[in-house]
Amino acid sequence: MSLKSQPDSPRSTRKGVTSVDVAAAAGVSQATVGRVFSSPEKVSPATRDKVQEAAERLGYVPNVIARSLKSRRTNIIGAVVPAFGEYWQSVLTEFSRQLANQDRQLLLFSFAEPGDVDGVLASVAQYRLDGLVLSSANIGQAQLAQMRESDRPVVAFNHPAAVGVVPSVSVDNEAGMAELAAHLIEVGCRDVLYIGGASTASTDQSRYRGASQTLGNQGIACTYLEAGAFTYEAGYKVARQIVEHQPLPDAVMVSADEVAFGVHDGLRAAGVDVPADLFLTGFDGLSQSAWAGFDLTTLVQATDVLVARAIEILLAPEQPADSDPVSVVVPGTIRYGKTTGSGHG
Amino acid sequence: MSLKSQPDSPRSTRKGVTSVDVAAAAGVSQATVGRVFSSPEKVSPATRDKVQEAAERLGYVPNVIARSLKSRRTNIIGAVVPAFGEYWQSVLTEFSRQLANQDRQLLLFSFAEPGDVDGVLASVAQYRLDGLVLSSANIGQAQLAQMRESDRPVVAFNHPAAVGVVPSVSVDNEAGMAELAAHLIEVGCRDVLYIGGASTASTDQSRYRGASQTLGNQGIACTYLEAGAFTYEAGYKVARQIVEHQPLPDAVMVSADEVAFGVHDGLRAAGVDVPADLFLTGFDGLSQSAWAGFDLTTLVQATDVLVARAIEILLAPEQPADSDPVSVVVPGTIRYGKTTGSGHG
DNA sequence: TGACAGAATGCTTACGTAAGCATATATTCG
DNA sequence: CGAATATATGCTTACGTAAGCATTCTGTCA
Repeated sequence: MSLKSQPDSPRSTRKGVTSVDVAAAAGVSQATVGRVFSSPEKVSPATRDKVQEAAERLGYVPNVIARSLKSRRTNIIGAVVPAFGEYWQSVLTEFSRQLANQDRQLLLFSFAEPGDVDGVLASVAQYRLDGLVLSSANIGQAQLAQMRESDRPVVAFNHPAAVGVVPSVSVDNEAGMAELAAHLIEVGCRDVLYIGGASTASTDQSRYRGASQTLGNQGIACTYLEAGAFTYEAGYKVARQIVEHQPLPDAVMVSADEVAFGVHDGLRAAGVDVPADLFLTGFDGLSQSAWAGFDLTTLVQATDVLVARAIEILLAPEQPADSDPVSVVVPGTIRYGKTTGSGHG
Repeated sequence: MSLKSQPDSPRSTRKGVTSVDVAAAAGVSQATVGRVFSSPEKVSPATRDKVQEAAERLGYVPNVIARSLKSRRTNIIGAVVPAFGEYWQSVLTEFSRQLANQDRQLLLFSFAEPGDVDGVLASVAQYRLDGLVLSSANIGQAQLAQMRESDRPVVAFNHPAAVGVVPSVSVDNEAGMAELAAHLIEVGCRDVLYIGGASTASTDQSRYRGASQTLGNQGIACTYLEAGAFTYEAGYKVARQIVEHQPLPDAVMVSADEVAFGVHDGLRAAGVDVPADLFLTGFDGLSQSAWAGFDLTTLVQATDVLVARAIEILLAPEQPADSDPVSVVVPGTIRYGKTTGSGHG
């Protein structure tokens, strides 16, 4: 019942408790302590208990930094992604979730301006990561090639321009948008307007190609209009131009859900009703697309599958350096919403 | 003009180029190379150039792992956050952005189930991070106290229960919700229903307190109804219960925007119009709250300020261990939307 | 010109762990 | 019961860098 009753309390993460301290306390060598934590089967149950008890009492926590230096593995995967955008946020969350299941962590490298990419990549190189996820169409060919030169696993995520340069995983942008176009044709659209986010983005290009080819095969033109950014605001603004485009098209296809949300609301603000006056489709399958206020017809990316494939590639045993980089394409699935006339069910 | 013309190309991140290799190539000692990269002013311009040239030629990149081991600083901040939720995604993005501006990175520890927290915290301890952000109401008092014991800077983010236990930064939940309640009173509401996300969350409690006290002072009751989760779906479902609550209240206050979106859409699906039939308020100020489809009256958190304060606390020189942990409270600002009758401007 | 301050650089060690090899103890079989 | 085998543990070193101290070099002034 004394006042200060915890002389060396078993709290965790004590000052600088090392495996050497634990070894001394347990009366074994540092090597044995190390073994208890990395390959326990190599040590007898008796000593194992002894060491674990001492470790717990001292509050020993293995130092991952030192371990990484020695073992040359960090158990950390880096991700280079744009700082903004609902889509990237959802992808990141999924990566973090799945990596955590494999006792790995995600180190985030985000950038706000496309020009920052170089700086970010330089900073990335300093960390000896077990793998690197490159997203964002703002990473150029040269930069990708340079990453490929590095000796650690890299995977490009939803970055069509990276195919053939580095291993990549992507939804089937072209086929997905083609399917949406086919659906529009099926429901009777003959005059379609396409809203892109930024024409420089390789995803944007693939998606537009899918739409224009499918529509073109039926003799339907598909004008491309650029919103300027992959944001709600850009979509909202561009809606005004759509309205000026008289007569109104039968349908508007948008490169990305987030932009489509803006288009949807912008059209409504301008007195154009979806789906009564025209149909609307998106792409990505963000959770908000299913919200009752939108109920948007869109192509749902199987984010969990995409992420799982990407992680597989990163963690798989190294491939022969001169073989062509793998390229995994995952099909998406259409969600039919009321923006193309489907009853929302 | 030979075919293989790049015997040792200046590509970056070559195999295992170390400062020792650079030293040999430049004809200096390893220490000098180290100085060139950490305290360049201590080395003469001539050698500096020589070393930098050699480093570039060999593709030398300093090894942060080794540096961290020696210097005991990682330049990495950890964040323990729930895997889901628009709010947390936006907070994370902001942290990553601001940290990047200070040449620091964000290591993400997300968890899907509240029960995973213990495992995550154990995993966190292994990394000798420069600081740690603890979010989520799922981190209990005991766990917070334990973190406080560790010798590295910790800050609780929007976690009222943490105040006094660890340094914390938070929006003024109580005052914010009180302001919203005052606004409702002002516009004539006399019968208010409160929708919480999860009554166990300390943010939920603070916010409800703000609402019920302010309303109670005017003799207005404020029934608490629990949605069960901080999600759109939970809000959508609970809307049905609101409708059964005849006569309809004048207004519904919701603990969080994301839930409020669901309530909004759920009410509409049930034939109840906002704001014609009842008013609706949210909390957080998510970007979607400003979307035309919602135009939700809500309390906007100054996320950038909150994050900046949190980073300041983490990076500030250590405080005396026995002093009371600081607690920064940042006021929010109301955004008046059409869900409480304000013209959307 | 010799001595001395100051700058520039080199040498050595330590950060905490894991892997390789050497050694000590337990187990098995002829 | 002794040798061979297996099991358990200890000893030593290396991962790549930064900091402390020792050393060399440059220039300045008496």
